[in-house]
Amino acid sequence: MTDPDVFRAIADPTRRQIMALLAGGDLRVSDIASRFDMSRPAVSKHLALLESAQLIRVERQGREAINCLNPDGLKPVAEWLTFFSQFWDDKLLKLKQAVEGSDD
Amino acid sequence: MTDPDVFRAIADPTRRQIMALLAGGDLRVSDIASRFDMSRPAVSKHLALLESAQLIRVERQGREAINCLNPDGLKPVAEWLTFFSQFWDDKLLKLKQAVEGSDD
DNA sequence: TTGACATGAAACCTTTTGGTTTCCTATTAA
DNA sequence: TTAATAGGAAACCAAAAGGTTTCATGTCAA
Repeated sequence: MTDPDVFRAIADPTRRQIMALLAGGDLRVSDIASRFDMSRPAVSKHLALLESAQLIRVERQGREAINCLNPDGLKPVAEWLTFFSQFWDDKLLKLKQAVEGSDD
Repeated sequence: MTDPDVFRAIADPTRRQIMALLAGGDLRVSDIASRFDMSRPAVSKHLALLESAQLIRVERQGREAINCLNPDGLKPVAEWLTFFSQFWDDKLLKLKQAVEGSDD
C-alpha cells in the first residue's frame, strides 16, 4: 500500500478488472464491490493500491468516494514495453514514437 | 511456478532486470546470477517463472542452460495496454494497429 | 577416472498479499 | 433528530512470493 509500483498494481486480475470497469465510467466503492464476489473492504484495498500507483483517482464527495480511471498512469508500462517491442516488428517502433510524442 | 501469468511475471523488478539483461544476448544461469546480489537458486526461480510465462526460452546444452529472451511473450501485455491507450491520445491508436498488424 | 563445474531440487524461513470480520465515523434523508 | 448509508480502519488469517542453505546429479576437462 506504500509502494506506488504500477507493475505490481496491474499484476492482480481483480485490479485489472476494476480498471476495465472504470473505463466505462466513474463508480463509487460500493458500486464496484457489488460487481465482485468479495467483500467491500477487499475491493477497497485494491482501490487504495490502484490509487497509490496513480492508476485511478478518487474524488471524495460527501460520504461517497468516486473512483475515476487515470489511464495516463499506464504510460510507464507502455514505455517499458517499447524497449522490447523493437524485437517484435519494426512496425511497432511507431509505438515508441507515439508514446514519446504524447508525453506530458 | 504453475500459473503462466505474464502480468505476475513482470511485476517483480528483478525479473524485469533479467529480461533487460537477456535483451543484450543469451546468458547462462550463473552468468545472470553473478550480476545480482542474491543466490543462484533465487535467480533460478525467477528464470523458471519467466519461462513458465513464456517470457524466456531455455536451451539446455550439456551441463549449461542458455536463457534466451522471448519478446513475443509480452504481446498480451501490449494488447491489454492498447485498450487503455485509446484514452491517452489518438496518436497512440497506432499502437493498436501495429500490434494487430504484427500478430503471428 | 576423478575432480570441478553448472544446474536442479528440496526443505525451510520471513514478508507480502489478498482476503475476512468487526467496528467506527461522517453524511444524508426521512 | 434519528436512522440508514458510505466508506475508512483495525485486527486477524492463510497462502503465495521471494529468499536462503544444503544436497544431488549430470557433464566436461585434466
